[in-house]
Amino acid sequence: MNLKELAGNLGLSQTTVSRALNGYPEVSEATRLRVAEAASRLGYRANASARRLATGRAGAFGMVLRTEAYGPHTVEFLGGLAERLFHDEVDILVSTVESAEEEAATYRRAAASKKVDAVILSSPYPDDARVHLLNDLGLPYLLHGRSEGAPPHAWLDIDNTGATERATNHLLDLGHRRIALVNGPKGMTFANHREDGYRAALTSRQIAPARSLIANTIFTDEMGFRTAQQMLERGEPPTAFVAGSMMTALGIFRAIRAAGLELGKDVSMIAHDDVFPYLNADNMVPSMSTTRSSIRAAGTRVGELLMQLLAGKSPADIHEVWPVDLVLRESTGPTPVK
Amino acid sequence: MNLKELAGNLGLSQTTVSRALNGYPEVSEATRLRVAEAASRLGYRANASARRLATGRAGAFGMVLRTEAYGPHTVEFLGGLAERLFHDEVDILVSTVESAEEEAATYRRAAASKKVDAVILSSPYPDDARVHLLNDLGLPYLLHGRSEGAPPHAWLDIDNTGATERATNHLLDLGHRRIALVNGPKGMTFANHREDGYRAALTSRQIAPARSLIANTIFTDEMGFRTAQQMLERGEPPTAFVAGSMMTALGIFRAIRAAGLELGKDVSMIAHDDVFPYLNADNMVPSMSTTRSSIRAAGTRVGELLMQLLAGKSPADIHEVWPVDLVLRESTGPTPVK
DNA sequence: TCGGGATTTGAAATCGCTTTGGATGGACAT
DNA sequence: ATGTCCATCCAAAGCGATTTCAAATCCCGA
Repeated sequence: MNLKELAGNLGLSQTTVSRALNGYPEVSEATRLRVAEAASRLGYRANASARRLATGRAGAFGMVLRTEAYGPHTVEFLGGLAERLFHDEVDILVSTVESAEEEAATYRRAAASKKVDAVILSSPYPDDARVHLLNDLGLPYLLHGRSEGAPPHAWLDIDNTGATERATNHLLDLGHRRIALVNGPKGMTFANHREDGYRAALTSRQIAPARSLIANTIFTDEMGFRTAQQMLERGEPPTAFVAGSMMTALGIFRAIRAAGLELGKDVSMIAHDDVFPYLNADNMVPSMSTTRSSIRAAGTRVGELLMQLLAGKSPADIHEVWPVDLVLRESTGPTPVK
Repeated sequence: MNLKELAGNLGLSQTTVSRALNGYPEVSEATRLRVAEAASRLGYRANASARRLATGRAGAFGMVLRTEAYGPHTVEFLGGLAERLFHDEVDILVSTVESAEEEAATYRRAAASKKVDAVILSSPYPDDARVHLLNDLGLPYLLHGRSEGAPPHAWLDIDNTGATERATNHLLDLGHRRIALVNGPKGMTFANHREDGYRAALTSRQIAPARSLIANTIFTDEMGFRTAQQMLERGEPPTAFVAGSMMTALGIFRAIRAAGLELGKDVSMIAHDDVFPYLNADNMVPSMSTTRSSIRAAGTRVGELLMQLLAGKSPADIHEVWPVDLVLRESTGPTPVK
């Protein structure tokens, strides 16, 4: 069932049918209804490729997953994004790549073959090479995160600096002095921001951040465990942890237990919570204090902002920093008296 | 830069250039080289929509994620799939849905608008309604898993029954008699299969499976924790767990610790491991005995099988059961003597 | 009754590719 | 010299929508 058949069926021209279906004003309400009825009765839907060719719009956004960087966050983000895009019938194209070269090649392809109208970058670096590339290619894009050295671009980010600063400050208020930061991979903007916040809090109380209490790892249970275990074995172990993710937190938690310590009493922890449906800070035992910001909601908003970008809004006007909640639960307590 | 321009540039017809680029035999090697060189020099790539319209092939596979069912597995699977599809330039379209109705609508849309050449279903039920729908729609598809009551279809599955049976048998060999099965959601084919394997092992030793030792939950740390905690608090607690996923296992592990027990000594556990790069059974403490099967590899293979399906192979000839490794590590030990 | 503006409808061009059905020319055998 | 057969190449017809430009119809006041 294509447009021609449908039009023939109705005794109308393709033009009119197309207009009726796409909500153009120059078609009478009566025919619009007739067309809509026939279309749904006959199960007609415009052929996506034909429409794309004719309009020049791909009706799809792209997202490249780097094998070393994707994890549970990704699906959660995608979920939010897809939810927003569903009603506009915009598709999401995902590709995975193994290297920066492959990633660049993927963007070039996508741009040249006009497969997508825009792409989403996540976990950027300051002055991210991909931003430069996409600018050169003229392919619209939006960063989930920021790339501060790079040319102006649209982005949505959470206030990592503020969140980490508040978390650290809270631990300081509780009397903690040796606070560990188990951060994300070195060099990424968000990890820098978190370290900034951490340092700011300590420095404001004249505490020198100890190099040995700062770790950069990927966000996994395993790395959390290893990192925390090493820190706890050392001479001056931390009495509190600021964890970069809930995965990391689970590993740190195991290490604390393995060291014979009790979370919330001997050692405190505040973890960053991206709000996974299957990993609830409230239901942990003890429940976990967190800096919380839904990554799913971010995905939804990114979809919204991308629609605005394509509608003509300037990238320079698309900047959004989301505040982060600090939710105190049982995993944080005063420094134990020795 | 489109085909016409490129052809003009070369002093050739669009026909010849198109053929040269697509590897058709009726073009001389000399011109093929000349064309290839010019194309790469000028950065020409065929417009995806135009090609799709002309060929009638969408060059994309679809995958619908149900919000309640996706998790870390999904991305891992997608990663494998994308890797295989990259070189054939087949895209992956993902959509998320909140309900079965939305999912059905998505398939109908996709079929009518010819957005995808095939779709992938995961975590099916026996006699899955989606299989019927896709058959009716004439949209090719492949199941990751099986749907036993449904009409013939292409599928790739792992041997869940065998894996669980072996795991259970191993625990029985170690002397365990009260073995808990923390399974996936009730009703899904794979969960049924696992329960089958579990029951088979017990029954072969004249042990009646206790209803209280079988749980059906989603695969999350939290549910693992809750389930295990309840079981351990009861009168006759299990001495061993068969866990449906590594997430579940982490939660069970916490519950075991919380109960003051030691994994691998007081209580044993074998978990199913889909092989996440960020959750390594070897590196846990104690290391985790597992039934292992890479879900990423499955994704890759599914891509391969789908290509074959579209190449004309009959769905009835596309059935693959993967054996599952049983990897024994430190989390399994003999029943403690009371 | 007629003219003119507004409202509806259509014919045909267009998007950029693939592919069918020839054309062209050279090599080779007759 | 002529016909046959390849090897190459091309013009033009799709693919199924959108959109431009123009025509037909309707309504209403003069």
